[in-house]
Amino acid sequence: MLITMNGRAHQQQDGENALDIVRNREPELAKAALAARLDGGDVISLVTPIYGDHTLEILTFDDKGGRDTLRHTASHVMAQAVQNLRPNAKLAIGPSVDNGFYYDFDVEEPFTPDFLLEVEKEMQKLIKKNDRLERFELPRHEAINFMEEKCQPYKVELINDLPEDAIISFYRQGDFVDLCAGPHLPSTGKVKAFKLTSIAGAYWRGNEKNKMLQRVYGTAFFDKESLQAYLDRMEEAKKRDHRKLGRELDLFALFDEGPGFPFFFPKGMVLRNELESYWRQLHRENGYVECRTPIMLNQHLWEESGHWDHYKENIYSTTIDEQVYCLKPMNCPGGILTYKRKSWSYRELPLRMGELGIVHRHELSGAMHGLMRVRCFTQDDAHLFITPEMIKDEVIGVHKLDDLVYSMFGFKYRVELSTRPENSMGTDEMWEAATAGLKGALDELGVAYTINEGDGAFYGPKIDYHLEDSIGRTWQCGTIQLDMNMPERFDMTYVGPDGEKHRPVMLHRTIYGSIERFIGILTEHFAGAFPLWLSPVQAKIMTITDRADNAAKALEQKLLKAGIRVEMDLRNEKIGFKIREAQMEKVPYMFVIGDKEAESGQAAVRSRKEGDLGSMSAEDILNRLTEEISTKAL
RNA sequence: GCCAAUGUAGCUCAGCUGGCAGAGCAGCGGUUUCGUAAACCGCAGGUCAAGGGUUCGAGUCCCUUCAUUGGCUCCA
Repeated sequence: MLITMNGRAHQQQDGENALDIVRNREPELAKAALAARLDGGDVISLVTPIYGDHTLEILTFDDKGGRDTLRHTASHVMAQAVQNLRPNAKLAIGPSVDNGFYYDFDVEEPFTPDFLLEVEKEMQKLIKKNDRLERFELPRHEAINFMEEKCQPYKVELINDLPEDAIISFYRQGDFVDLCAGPHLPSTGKVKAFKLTSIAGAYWRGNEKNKMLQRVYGTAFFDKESLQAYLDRMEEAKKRDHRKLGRELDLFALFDEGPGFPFFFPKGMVLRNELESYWRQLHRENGYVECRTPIMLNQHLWEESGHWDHYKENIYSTTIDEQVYCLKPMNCPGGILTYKRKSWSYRELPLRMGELGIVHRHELSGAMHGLMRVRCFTQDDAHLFITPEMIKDEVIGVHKLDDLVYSMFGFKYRVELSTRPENSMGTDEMWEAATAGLKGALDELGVAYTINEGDGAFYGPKIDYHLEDSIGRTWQCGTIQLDMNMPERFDMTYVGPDGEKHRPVMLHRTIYGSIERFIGILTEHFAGAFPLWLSPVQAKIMTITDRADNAAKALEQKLLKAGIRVEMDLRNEKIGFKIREAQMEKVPYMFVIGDKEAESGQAAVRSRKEGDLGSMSAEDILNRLTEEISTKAL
């Protein structure tokens, strides 16, 4: 028997009963559960009879396991509701996910938004009935017969794919039964607050060759307040959406004329240029050089690199002078040609060569999303040409750069290690050595990471950095890819101390990932209120009457000379109106000049972060701003 | 690419079962010289995404295409 407590599974030992397990393995939980049950508090406990024995599932409300269980139960309630309304709906799967749950259905007629409202009403009824969720198990053939009787072909397929020794369990609530490993809440009435959020198409088992099913997404919480808090957070996230802010702040936009090809307006270009110059400075300080390779190169090169075989469907190409030319989808072949222009000594390695490279990839039309997923973007790429002995140190060096940059922007990030994919090239030995190299570096750094089996690039394993945005979505930004294949393919060499030619190893890496995407993430992260060093307009000088115009112009000149991005608002408008506009533009500093300030040669300073700072002289203002810019303060 | 929804002025949106294309903000022209989130008056602004069809008549109904949004798949 398996007992799940607080998301941890415990296997029953001989002579142990369920209560012993709770008491022995999770004494704190047992105590808490008992105490909470006695006063009717925040514990759900469930004891369900199966074949004379018991399974016991204890989960606390504030625990992830508890929320997952609640949401999973909510998905069962939803499935029951859908079946009541559409008896012919075939059930696929309905798990809990990060912020809620979903259930996939195979139905003749696609769902409509109105139907969602009906389902919600039906769910309310089922929750009111407060049916118990009862678990039972069946031997494999009986389970299959049972699901066949119920006309549930997807469930039959699932059972058939379960391992030989798997326990096949079902959960019943009222007249609804579903194949399910559990655990669940004891009864439907425990689902106190839920909302169905959207309808989507989804392939059966996530494979685009399979039938497309109807997926209904929802979320559930233990109380109405938490649900409302979640909905409010989603609302806030919408306000921060970089596509909305990009237009409102006049930074960037996409037009129908260029799907996936973003335009950057003058203010958006400030962001780009600041990010790029910081990048260049950082790389100069860390022993990198920079190169630039053409965005278009002939097909032959892409055949040689393997991209033609492995990435053809994403490559834009055109025929000129009876030759096929490709817009580069990646920078590496250009970098490799740059390396191969001469012979290299081991003394010159590591060669760390950066490139802000523009790449084009023909992404599926449905995959595009603002700046986060585009068809043309700039990778802050670098190729490190190194000896095998340098792998660990160089990976560590790159990681430190990543950590420095992400921390500077105040990002949390997660690290993933992706291993050899199916459609890959190179020998087993190469892949093993490469994967071990990356692992060794991560382990030495003591960085926590998860392994993503089979998700590497076709030429090598990789480490990915996932940053978290305002809605809690994660975006892959930095990547470190270890490549022993390209050096082989392109017969790259360096001359070792023995005077012989040796094969270098390549590290492909990015930090921002894509400048475009990074700007999108920053926009949402800061809700458009960028730190001073990045702000397109760093300060705004505004006058109360035109008697202050000359004083304003004098201040403007001083700030401009110091390289501050300053704008003036001399319009014949009330000061309240000017401030309102500057506020909405999220300008970090406002300098108000009226008769008083014009007389004393000062300006009333208002900071976005700190509010009113009183009157300051031009010198004080300049010192404050240049200090804040140079430290890149958040 | 697939499933669904959406597309009306620069932006946000109204326009009901088919019957003269509308509002607020932004813009422009005036008046107002004002002390920390919206002064007042006026003017202009549209091939209703594009193309086709039904109809006496289409922003509205139907079809096709394009784009966008939410997902699936893929990925920086």
